[in-house]
Amino acid sequence: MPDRCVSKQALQRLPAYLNFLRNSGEQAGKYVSATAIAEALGINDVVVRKDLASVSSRGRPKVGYVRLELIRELECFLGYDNTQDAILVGAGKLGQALLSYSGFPQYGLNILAGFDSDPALVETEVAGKRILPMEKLPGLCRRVGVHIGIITVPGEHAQKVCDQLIDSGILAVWNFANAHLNVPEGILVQNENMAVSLALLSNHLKERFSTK
Amino acid sequence: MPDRCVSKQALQRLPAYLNFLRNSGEQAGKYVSATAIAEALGINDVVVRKDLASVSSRGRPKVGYVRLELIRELECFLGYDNTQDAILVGAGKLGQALLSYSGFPQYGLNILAGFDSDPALVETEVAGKRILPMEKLPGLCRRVGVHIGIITVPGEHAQKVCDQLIDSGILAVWNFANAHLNVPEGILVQNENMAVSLALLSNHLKERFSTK
DNA sequence: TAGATTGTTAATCGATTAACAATC
DNA sequence: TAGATTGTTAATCGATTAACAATC
Repeated sequence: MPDRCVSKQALQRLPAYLNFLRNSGEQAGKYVSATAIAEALGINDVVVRKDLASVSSRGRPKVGYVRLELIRELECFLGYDNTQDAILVGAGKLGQALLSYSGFPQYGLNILAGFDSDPALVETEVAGKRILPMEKLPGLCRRVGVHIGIITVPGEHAQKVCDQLIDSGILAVWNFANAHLNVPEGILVQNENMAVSLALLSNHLKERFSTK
Repeated sequence: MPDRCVSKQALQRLPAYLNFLRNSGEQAGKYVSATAIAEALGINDVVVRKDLASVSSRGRPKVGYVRLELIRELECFLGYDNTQDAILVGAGKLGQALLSYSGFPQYGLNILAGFDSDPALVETEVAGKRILPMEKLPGLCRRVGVHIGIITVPGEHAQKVCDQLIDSGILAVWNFANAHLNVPEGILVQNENMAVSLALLSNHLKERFSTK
């Protein structure tokens, strides 16, 4: 039985493997080796082998892994096969973009509805999904058993919204707001932090220009 | 003189410090200590102290750092004070959301224009920014000296767009597409990868339910 | 058998944590 | 002086890399 506990770094690489395997569909054969994945993604092959060992039951020496089987195992391990319902708070531009994104089911995420405090947005639809008033948040979450909340409100409202989500039974928060969120033990905050990305980009350019 | 070279992990924490300092404006005093930052963000205080030591010239024992000075130093170190021009390719929902986001100047990013291959979008405006046809990409980038390219096209077109960007002189790519990008030596790809975030969220929920 | 690939064990590397000295 | 905070040096921890044995 594969190891259930992988390092956070490994967990971040697994989606890239899956993505590669999904996209290499047509021209690929029945089998795929860790070496091939490593080469395609520009990663050390031992890393890939070690990561796959904790996800897949068995790779066969000389042959590699059965491609479709490995895809299944990765999907299962990453939870993409077991779709989770989510709700989104903040139906502004970014919120609407996420509500409209059709790729989430592929990653096991289904956004049920959006919420917003702006009366002008309430009861409109975005990509077939209703925008509801904040008052209906706790009721819906509890009734349907939603555990994932997506925050796309301005930074200054993020903590307040986060508290409401947790009161409504949310266990994992996907935070697009540029704010640090304080949460009780056992609640996960996953920050999609653009400021961090920009810092890394900026740093690269700085180094690039200072050395050349 | 502060150390120019910090670990990637440290670089990812610095924006959070800056954000905290910027937002704690009103009620805060003139000075701020590493301990206070650590407590507010739920990080080990020695980590914060070490990070700040490589960014700031001097903290004073017993007193801490001059808040405004530290903000300046962080902004400078992260390159947020030196605004970089960028262009965006793919003016769909997500692209439009990014074009409309007014917070980027705060992080030293200025999106000049969007590009799209869809004639229906070309020559429209989003948040006061023109959407231009792909043919104009190399000319604009070279003329203005743009070094940052943002990719918000569907995954299957990402590599092609990435190649075009690099041909146009782009040195750093901010990739929102769900695709692995192959780039030559010296070009940075910063992935804003939703699949990774979703994997971490899903993994948290799985662990949470398997242990309780 | 020979060769390619997996998977494991040991060695290296880097980051975090702990302990402590320096300083206002 | 006493206490709080900085900043540095050493110890621990974890992840990556390297070497090698196992296997089809």
